[in-house]
Amino acid sequence: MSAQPAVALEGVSAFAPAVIGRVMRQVSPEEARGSGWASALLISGGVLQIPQDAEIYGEGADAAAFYKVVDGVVRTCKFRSDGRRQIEAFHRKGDVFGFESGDAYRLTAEAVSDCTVIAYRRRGIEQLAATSNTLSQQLFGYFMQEMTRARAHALVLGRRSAVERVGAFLHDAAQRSRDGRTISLAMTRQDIADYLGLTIETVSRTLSQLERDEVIAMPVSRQIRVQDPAWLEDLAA
Amino acid sequence: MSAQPAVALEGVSAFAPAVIGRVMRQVSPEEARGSGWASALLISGGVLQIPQDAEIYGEGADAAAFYKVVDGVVRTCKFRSDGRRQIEAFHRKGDVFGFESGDAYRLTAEAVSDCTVIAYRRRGIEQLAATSNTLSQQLFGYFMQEMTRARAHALVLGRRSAVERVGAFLHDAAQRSRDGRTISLAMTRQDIADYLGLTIETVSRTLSQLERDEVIAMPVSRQIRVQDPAWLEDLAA
DNA sequence: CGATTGCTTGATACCTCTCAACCCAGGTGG
DNA sequence: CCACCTGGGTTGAGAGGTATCAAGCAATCG
Repeated sequence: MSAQPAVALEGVSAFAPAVIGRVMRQVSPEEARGSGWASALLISGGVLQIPQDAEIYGEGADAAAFYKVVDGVVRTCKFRSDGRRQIEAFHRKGDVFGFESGDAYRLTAEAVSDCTVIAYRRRGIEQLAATSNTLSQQLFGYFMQEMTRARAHALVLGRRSAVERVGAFLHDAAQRSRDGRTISLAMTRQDIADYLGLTIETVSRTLSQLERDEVIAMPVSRQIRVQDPAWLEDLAA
Repeated sequence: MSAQPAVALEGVSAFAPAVIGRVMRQVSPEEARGSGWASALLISGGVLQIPQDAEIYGEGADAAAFYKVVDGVVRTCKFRSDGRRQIEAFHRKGDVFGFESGDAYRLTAEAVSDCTVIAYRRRGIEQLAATSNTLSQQLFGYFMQEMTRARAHALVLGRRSAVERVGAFLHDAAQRSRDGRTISLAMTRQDIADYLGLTIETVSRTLSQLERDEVIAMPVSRQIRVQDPAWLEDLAA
C-alpha cells in the first residue's frame, strides 16, 4: 500500500508521505523556468523524478507547492473508506496540478508512470500575481484549464452508459495524441475504470466490443488506434 | 443565441429565449458592489430579475459577463443532441457563475426559481486584477470555490449507487441550510436527476426509501428534514 | 370542472457489477 | 530449459440495481 516514492539519499520517514523526491536529473534552466514566470517560485531542488506508482503528495498533507508535469503521467485521486478509489484527473506533459484553496491537499497525487515534475512554491503566489500581469494571466490560464477539465469530467460521469464513458475517454485521449488517432496508454485498466466510475471488467468488455465493431484497433492492450473517429465524435456530441 | 444579459425595457422577442429579464427591483448600491471590488466592473443596469426557467445565457453565446446570485437558485447545464440534459451545478445566494476560459459560454445558465443576479463586465478583469491585490484575491477565491465544487461533483458522479448519489446531494444541501437539517428544495426531481445522472423515478424511489428508513422526513416533496445526520455523514465519507 | 404539472409507485427489461476462470507475458529459481 | 509464480487483461455466468414503460395520485390553474 505504501507509496513512499522514493528515493531518498538517507532515511525517508515512513510517516511523512508529503516529503518526497529529490533531484535525480538536471533539467535545463529554461525547462524549469518554463513560461518565464516560474523562476521566482521554483523551489530549489524542485525538479523531481518520481518512480511509477509512487506518491507525490498525499491527501491531508500541507499544500505548500503545486507542480508541473515535465514528463510522464500523474493521477490525482481520492480513496474512500470502503477501499474504492476515484481518479479525479490524469495530468500529462505541460499540465499543472496541485492547486488548493485550503492549506491541505484534498486529493492524493501519484505517478502513473515514471515521471519528471517541477515543484513550485505556493507561498507568496498572490503577491507575485498582483505585481506581475503576465504571471497573473498565466496562472489564470492554468487554473481555467483545470476547471474546464473538472467540468468535462463531471459531464462524462453524468453519462449513464459504459460505451459513452469509455468513448469519451478515448476521444479525449485521441485528441491529445500526436496524430489524433494513435493512443499509447500509460495507465492500467484499473486506472481507467476508477477514472470513469466503472469496473475493470466493464472497461475491458467495452473496449473489446468497440474493437469488434471496428471503431478501434487494439494490437496490444496499451496501444489503441482509432479507426472510426466520426463515430467517437458523434458519441461525444 | 446571443445572450446580451441585459435588460430590454421593451419588447421581449418570443424567439429569443436568451434575451430575458429586465430590471424590476432596485438593489441597494452596497448590495450591488458586494465585496467592494465590483463597482468598477458592474454593468450599468446590471441587476437582473430572471423569472423561473428563463435563460440567463445560452451555450455558445459571447461570454461578456459573469454573474453573482443575489437571490434564488441558478442552474448551469449542458444539453445533448439526444435531448438529455446534464446539470453541472446549482448556484445559490452569494455564488458566482459564468467564468469562462474562451470567448463563448460552454454551458447554459437558467433560473431554477425566480432569481435576482448581478452581471459584471468580464472585459478588463485581468488588468484590474493585476492592479488590485484584493480584487485578485477575491476572484481567486471565487474561482477556487467553483473548482472545488466541480471536483466534488465529479466525485459524487463517480459513485455508482443511487443511494450514495442522492445521499451526497442531501448532505450538501443540508450543509448549506440554515440549521443544517431542514432543506427547502427550489428544484424539481427532474433537476436533481439531471444533476446526479439518474432518472427522475430513481430519485423519487430513493427518497421514498430514505424516508421509510427514517433517515429523512418529507412532509411535502420540496421540504426535507434530515433525521439521521450521522447516517448521511457516513455515506459521504 | 377538466387539464396540466410534479411526483410516486409498479412491473419488466436491460445493463453493469460480482464472482470466477482463464490467458498471456515477464520474471525467478531450481 | 522448464516449472512456477505474478500481474495485467480478457471472458463467461449469474445476480442485482437502475432504466424504461405505464399507471395513478395530489395540487394548481385556467
